[in-house]
This record gives sequence, structure tokens and C-alpha cells, in this order.
Amino acid sequence: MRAKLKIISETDMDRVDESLIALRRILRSTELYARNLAQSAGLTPAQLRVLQIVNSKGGSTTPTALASQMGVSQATVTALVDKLVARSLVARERSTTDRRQTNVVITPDGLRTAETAPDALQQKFVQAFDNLADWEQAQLVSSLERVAAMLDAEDMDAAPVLAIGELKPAEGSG
Amino acid sequence: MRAKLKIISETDMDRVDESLIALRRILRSTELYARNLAQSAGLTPAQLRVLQIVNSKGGSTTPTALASQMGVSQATVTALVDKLVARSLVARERSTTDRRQTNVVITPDGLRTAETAPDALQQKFVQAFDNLADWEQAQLVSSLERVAAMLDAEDMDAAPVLAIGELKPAEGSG
DNA sequence: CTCGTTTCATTCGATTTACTAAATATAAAT
DNA sequence: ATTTATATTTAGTAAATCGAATGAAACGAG
Repeated sequence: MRAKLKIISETDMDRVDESLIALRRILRSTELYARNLAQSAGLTPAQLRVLQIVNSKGGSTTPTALASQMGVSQATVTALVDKLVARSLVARERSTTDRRQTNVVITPDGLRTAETAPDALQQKFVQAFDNLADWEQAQLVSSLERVAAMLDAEDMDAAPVLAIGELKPAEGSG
Repeated sequence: MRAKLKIISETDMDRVDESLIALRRILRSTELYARNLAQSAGLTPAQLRVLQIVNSKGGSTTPTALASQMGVSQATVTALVDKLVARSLVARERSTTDRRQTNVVITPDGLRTAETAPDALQQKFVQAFDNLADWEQAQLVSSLERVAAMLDAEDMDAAPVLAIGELKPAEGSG
């Protein structure tokens, strides 16, 4: 497993293990949340993700940016945005500066959906957070931000994880 | 938003906000990882999740348990397991105790896939973790475990989840 | 033991979603 | 005018999903 990557002390190993296990637990919880949230919002996970990204970008972004961030093609983004437009959660607006571009703009309805949806996750977290002592809160903020930086997705859209299976040659060429 | 839940001080608000933002960043990163991991394993996300659950259950579980845990129907599980069987990542075995039941058993190939897949996530995390000072590592472990506990999926309403029991016996070190 | 019922899994039929590549339309850049 | 960039449309595939029907085994009552 990891040991083959580099040699590290055993106590260090233990801590890495503990961290990874905790991280997995967080991921599992949030995966399930995401699933339920999408359903309760009447959306699919992919659609909700688009909405969330638009929201996180300040309420407006372009299909290209979405495609890059989600790791899918523009055509796929168009289809997903179509669904959201049909539900009036986002709208398309021609960019004024570069009229080739379309801005995907969140609507009041979409904003409400995007901000209501995470409530289940937020409620739980916020309530628990509020019960922590002051120094614990401070530590948590610091740690979460550090982990976020460690895992940051910024360099992901450009450089997706080394895909072993992706290198298959095109068959039936002719 | 949160404010309607309870009145909290502004400085507290800031910290909660910061935490939530960091959490979102973590989630976004890991979502993308999950996607890429599945692809690099030649699987779809849903298929990989089946494989991971089987693995986390000690290498064997039933379709009913999978369906319940994933929140989908048995028919869906059957279809997903079919795909994995076709790739020889799992096998079906009739239960000896109750021959109505089928055990979905992970194969050596499946085990390798399941344990190789997380490497991309782990690599990045472990490398960054290893660069932290000792006290930072300790703090991170503590914080991550706390957050995991805060978010734990146990009392998710509709979600069947449960089963966070991946505290399997130590592998390399034990 | 036999009959009906329940449980577990699969099969079948059908729908929805996600996704892509290729072609198209439009606008910017050269 | 040609090329480049952006987004959509088109046409098609593969995946995920479900409900209903089917098959097989366990279980309980008589």
C-alpha cells in the first residue's frame, strides 16, 4: 500500500492511517448527503453539482469553466444546464464583453435551492461546531483549511489523476 | 440560512463559515477524485462503490445489504454486480446456511482494484501529511476525527448507511 | 410431510440520465 | 477571408435506475 511509496516511521504510519480513516468517514457521510440532497431538491447529483458550482462562483460562470471543473465535455454541460434552465434554477445570458460566451446565471429559485439543499449537512455540522470550546473551533478551522489545501482540486481539472485505463488505443481503426 | 437556526455571535459565524467553506473544498476535491478513480479503474462510480462496500465488509456481503446501504433497489444491485462479475472483480456464491441468499465475494483482482484505487487520493494526502510538523500532524488527526464524528452518517434520516466499520485489523503494521 | 406464504435474488421491460463525438452557428481574432 | 474560440444541436451509446414478474428456497401451520 502506501508503504511502497516511501519509508516512514511506524508512529507516523499510524497517524496517517488514522487521518485517512477519518477522511473516509467524512467522505462517506458527505457522499450520502449529496445523494439525498439532490433527491430532496428534485435534482440528480450531477445537476446539483452544476448548481453548486455556479453558486460558489458567485452566481455566474461559463459552460467551459463548468466543463473543466467537472471534468466533462461542453456538450454534457449544455445538457445539464438545459435541465436546470427548464426548472428555472439558472438562466443563460450572453456575455456582454465576449458575445461568444454564455453566462450561466443562478436565479432566485436556484439560489434558494442551492442554499437550502446543504442545510441538512450544515445543520448537523453547525450545531456540533457550536458546541465546541473556543480553542477547538479555532483548531478545527485551521485543520480543515489545511486539509482542503492539501487536497485542493484546483490542479485537478487540468491534471486528472493518472488514468491507467485511459491509455487504451482506439480499436477498430480503419 | 444558518442564522435562522440559532443566534450566534458574528465572530462565531465567521468561523463556521470558514469551516464550511473548507469542508466544501474538501468535498469538491474528493468528488473529483472518486470520479477519476473509478475511471482509472475502468469502472463507473457506482460500480466502484459496490466494490468498496464489499471490500469494507471483509470481502463478502449480500445483495440485500448492498441495496440497503446504497439506497437503491435489489434490481439495481444485481445489474451493478453483473458488471463486476463480468470483470472478475467479484463472484457470486450461494450461501450455505441460507441458500436463497447470494454472497457477493471479492476476488483477488477485485481486492487489488479496490486497494489500488484509493492510492491517488492517498498519495496526495500522505505526501502532504508527511511534510507537516509533528504537532500539526497530531492536530490534524484529532480534528479530522472530530469532524468525522460530527458528520457521522448514523442518524441520517432516510439513508440506510450505517456501517462505518472500516476499522478493520491493521494490515501492514499489525 | 405438504401447502401456502414469505424472503431473496434475478430477469424482463422500460425510462431517465450522463456522456460523447461530430456537425453547426455565432462571434472574435488574425 | 480565414482561423480560432464558444456554445449548442444532433445522434447515438452506455449506465443507472425502477417496478413487476419469475424462480428458488426457507418457514410455518395444519
